[in-house]
Amino acid sequence: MKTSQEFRQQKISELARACRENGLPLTPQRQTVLEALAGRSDHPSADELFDEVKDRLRGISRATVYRVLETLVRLGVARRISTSEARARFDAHCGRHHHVQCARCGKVEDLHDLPLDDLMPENTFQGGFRLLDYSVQFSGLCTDCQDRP
Amino acid sequence: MKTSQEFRQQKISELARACRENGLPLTPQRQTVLEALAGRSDHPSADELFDEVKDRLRGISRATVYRVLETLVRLGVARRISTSEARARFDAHCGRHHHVQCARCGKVEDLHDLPLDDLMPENTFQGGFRLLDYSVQFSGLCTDCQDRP
DNA sequence: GTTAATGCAAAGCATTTGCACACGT
DNA sequence: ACGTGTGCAAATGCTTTGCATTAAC
Repeated sequence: MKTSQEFRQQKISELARACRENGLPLTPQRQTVLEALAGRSDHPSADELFDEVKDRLRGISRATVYRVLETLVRLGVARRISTSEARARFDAHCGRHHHVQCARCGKVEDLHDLPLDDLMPENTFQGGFRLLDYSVQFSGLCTDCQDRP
Repeated sequence: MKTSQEFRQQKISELARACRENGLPLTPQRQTVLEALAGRSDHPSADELFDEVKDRLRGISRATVYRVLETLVRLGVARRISTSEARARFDAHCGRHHHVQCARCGKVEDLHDLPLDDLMPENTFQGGFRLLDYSVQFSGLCTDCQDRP
């Protein structure tokens, strides 16, 4: 298991390389947002990240966080995850992995150790789409919500 | 394969039963929204449904469509699907099935005929969650978007 | 008659955009 | 210097809420 510290440093390296290769400036805003995202495992929304980052980087604006996240996704160093909520959530883990979302409170967590990493069909053309990747979304009840009816 | 007509009628029956069992009134708004949802396969958002329904039911308000959708989900006759967009989309098909979302334009379609319906793990307790159901989300490129780089 | 749903309008979040200025390369 | 990013504030989009009225059972 990779420590959070190592993971954050790895992501910053990825970002530096991606910026260099695409001729984009490596700004402190981009670094800080990615570092904050890499440091959490709860798949935060843009606003939640802004709340965390605004203390570390005086004067950063909400709009910048939104723009930076879009850029990070485009550069392939972060991803936008699917949830059933009406807002975007982000994840610095770009490899294939799976999620559970609590049907009651909406909390999202990663799921490991399930044999779900070999589901890509032979024929990647299905229903007109060219399939590129996938993720399994479980719904369930989290510890807190299991007790309440 | 079930015709769209049959499917819509089946959903209306489900709704009638669910309302009766829960002591809720069966309103024309609920019927019309569910019927509209059942008639499409593109997983519309609340606003898209409102656009369709406002012609059929004079005077229905946007807020009602939002409230009705919430009720339909709670009654188990519709579901909110997961996408990477910042708005909710809905589906009248409540059985287990899977989706592809175009990574470029966001279009969502159902995926059939893939052997993905037996992925529920033996142990339904994972990472503190009690797993209830799942759906596989593929990302890919739709026909239209495959051509453009 | 009772209880809950609807319509309207306003409020509340989430996200995007235009523009002047500042910054990374 | 150049091109892009950022901050600010306003605009836009999506969703929820309060309240008086209407409708379903």
